[in-house]
Amino acid sequence: METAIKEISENHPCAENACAAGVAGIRDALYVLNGKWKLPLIFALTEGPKRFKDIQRSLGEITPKILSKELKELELNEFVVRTVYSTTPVTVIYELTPYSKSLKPVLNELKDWGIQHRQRIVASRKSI
Amino acid sequence: METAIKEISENHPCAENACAAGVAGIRDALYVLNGKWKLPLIFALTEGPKRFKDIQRSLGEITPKILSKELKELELNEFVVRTVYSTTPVTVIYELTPYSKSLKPVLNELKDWGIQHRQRIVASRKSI
DNA sequence: GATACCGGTATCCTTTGGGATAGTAATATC
DNA sequence: GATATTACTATCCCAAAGGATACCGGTATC
Repeated sequence: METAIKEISENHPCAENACAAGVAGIRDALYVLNGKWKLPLIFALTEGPKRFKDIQRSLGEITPKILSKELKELELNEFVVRTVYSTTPVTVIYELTPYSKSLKPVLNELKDWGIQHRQRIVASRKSI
Repeated sequence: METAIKEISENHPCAENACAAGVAGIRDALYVLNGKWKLPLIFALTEGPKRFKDIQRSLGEITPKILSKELKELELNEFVVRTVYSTTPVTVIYELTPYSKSLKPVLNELKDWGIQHRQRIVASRKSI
């Protein structure tokens, strides 16, 4: 039994090399995409530019303070561009940069997983 | 100019329907995968079962308290199974459930994006 | 006898994330 | 004249996330 455990804990291919790079990659990604709102927000903009209030409605219950903060951070990291049109009243459009479109595969996988996960949860509730 | 803006903010295909489902999916996913450590942790286990200390080393600077908490949450959500072997000293193995392997596409996309993102940041630093 | 490893706990603390509520100027609408 | 809308900001507040440090029993190692 002891040898079996030793093999498990010593022979996995991830010991020092490839796994570390992968973990680092994921942590780098999360560093700019962390929190409750950034990924949903970017996703909401994938289908086109939107105004502040439109984004707020898309996301449901986000308060303006939080939305404002998130948008500023996304602007800093070059995921979003803010454009002001001097209409009356003023119109502000937020849209994704070309760079943030590189997130599309991530967002799609995450979205699909989330939808399937919710279905699984609902199904397991029913069966109880 | 006003009409152009109106078109932008009213004609995007995401107004009330498909976009909302996507946002909800992403939020459902983040609900169980939130925080700094869960995704890196799951990724670290994708290449095989590991012991507590091995995971700690894989993740770098995580403190035992945090790691313990994260593992418990992942166990509750059925991403991870904990097995104790009564060797001396005791051996504890953590491994992914079959379900959590459904996260593989998400993790791979996120990892690739993170690696590419770091390269982009490094490159832009150099060019300044 | 001192030190180190394992798998954690216990305690304390700081930071942040995020929410509630209210308010702003300028205009449009009823 | 009252109310609504847009795009926010200001203030206050709370809970959770996460980190630092120390410690535990048991064993092995030097």
